Amino acid sequence: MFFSIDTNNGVAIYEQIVRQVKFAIAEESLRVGQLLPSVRALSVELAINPNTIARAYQQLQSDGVIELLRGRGLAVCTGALEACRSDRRTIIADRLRSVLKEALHGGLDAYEIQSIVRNQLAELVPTINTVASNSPTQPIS
Amino acid sequence: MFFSIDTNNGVAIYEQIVRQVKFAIAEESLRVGQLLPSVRALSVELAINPNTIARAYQQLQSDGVIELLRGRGLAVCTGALEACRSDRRTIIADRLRSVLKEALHGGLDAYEIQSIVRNQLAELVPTINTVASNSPTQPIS
Amino acid sequence: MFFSIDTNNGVAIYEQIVRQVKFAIAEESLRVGQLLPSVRALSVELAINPNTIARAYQQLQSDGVIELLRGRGLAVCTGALEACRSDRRTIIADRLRSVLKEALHGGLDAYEIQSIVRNQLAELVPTINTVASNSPTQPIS
Amino acid sequence: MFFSIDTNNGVAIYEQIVRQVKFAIAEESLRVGQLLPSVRALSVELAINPNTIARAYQQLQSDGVIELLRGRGLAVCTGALEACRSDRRTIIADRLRSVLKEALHGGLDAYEIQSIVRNQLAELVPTINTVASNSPTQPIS
DNA sequence: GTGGTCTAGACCACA
DNA sequence: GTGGTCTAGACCACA
Repeated sequence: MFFSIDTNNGVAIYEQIVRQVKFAIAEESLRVGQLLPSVRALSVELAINPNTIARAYQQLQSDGVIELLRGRGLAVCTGALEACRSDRRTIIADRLRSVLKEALHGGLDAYEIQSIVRNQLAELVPTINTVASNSPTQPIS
Repeated sequence: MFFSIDTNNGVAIYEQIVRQVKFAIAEESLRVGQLLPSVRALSVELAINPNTIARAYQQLQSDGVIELLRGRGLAVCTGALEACRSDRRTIIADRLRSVLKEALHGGLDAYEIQSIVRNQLAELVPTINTVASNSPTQPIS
Repeated sequence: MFFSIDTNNGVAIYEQIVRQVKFAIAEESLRVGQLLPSVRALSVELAINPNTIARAYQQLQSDGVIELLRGRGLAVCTGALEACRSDRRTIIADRLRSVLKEALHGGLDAYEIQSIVRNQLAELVPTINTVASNSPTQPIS
Repeated sequence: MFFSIDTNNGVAIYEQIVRQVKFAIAEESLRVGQLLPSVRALSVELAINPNTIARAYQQLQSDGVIELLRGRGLAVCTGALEACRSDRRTIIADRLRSVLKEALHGGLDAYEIQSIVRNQLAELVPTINTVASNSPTQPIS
């Protein structure tokens, strides 16, 4: 499936699940009306305690992103697509902002930071490699 | 002084202090031989429990960045500048990598991400605004 | 269990725990993959504050000897056996060196010191009594 | 002079001074009636805070090893030689006992320990080298 | 004044 | 149940 949990990135596991569900909805790999994997199934798939999954689902419910269909499971609410698209950007922007602030505060300058971003992106998205590493931050005269 | 603690960014307070001390050394606002602010003083300044400060200082000691001058305080070790320069880049690169992975995994593409980075940098470093927003991440037609 | 804390020997309690865990691993009474006693359990067993135990466990983690299994506890890492065997020898040799230096500096000669060592060993390991006193240090009649 | 302070051996500095004075008396490099170096002089010599020296001298007084001669300084008491000879053995034996206990508790056996002792002594007393490393401690008649 | 150690006890994420 | 983090406050050695 589309989940990938990182135990050591400072974000709580349940929070990572919340986000990844929202992201899946945002990129429409999960559509309105569609059922989420059951707590039990996801718990097995991710090798994570069911309580943790349940907690994530609970938050998604209270965020109004999914709803309980009794006897059937949890389904993506109408309107979730737009909400999640927006949430996704905010979540990423917030995390980025936090790191960028730390970097600037620590004395790195904007160029240096953007160069690190390019390098990391190049590693993570090999195909974008050339694009990311040739022009990116250098103006062409 | 140069500390700025954010209680809600997922990074433990003592860890934020560790990093900020390393960053201060990296940018030479704290130099070899210089004393750190005392546990008590920093605790007052940041309104944080002295034990938390002490824990940060202890980790800095075991990282070989500062050393105890008995009865006088904790001073930056020789060699700390190079170590901290390197640590700083690693710390930032790791955090960035983690966010970038999340963003890509969530369906944002490299351009979109770089655009967010530019925007955030522009907000955080108003003066660099133009530089950051002109060429950086746009391909040349 | 295998812990024995001495509050008045100049070695901090958390440090004694660190060493005794390493020693237990070195003599394989604690094996790779095995869980340590929980912070709370050991705290009760030794009548020592849980924070002190936690501090010891934290140092063992940063020494790469044990690792966190989230929600389950702390387990001995692979490779810990060799590391602890080596640490054990170093720890003991360093402490011995320090006492021997003091003894020599204080005017005792090597023979006198070795005689004290023999006597102490004989008292501490009654069964090894004869062994300790026959060949190692006694002349053959 | 005869002092040698080791800041990192777990024994408090004032306690090291107490012991080294007793040892000096035991080996008669300091004799009954002789004056100790003044607090100020010793403080300079050892680059240690006068308060620490004063504290050591205070303990030596309360141990009945030295006495105040008003206007002249602190002098070795009569009877101090025997007391210090005995103290010296006890102090060393106690520290040794503590290390040996730790070593045995940690799974090293008596032979291994004695071998470490021999090695350390050989390093510390180069001249005793051969004696110490071949036949343990006694010459064969 | 300096840091180091320890106790006591709270709250959190996770199993 | 597990450990991690943090607060509050005590006492010690050393300057």
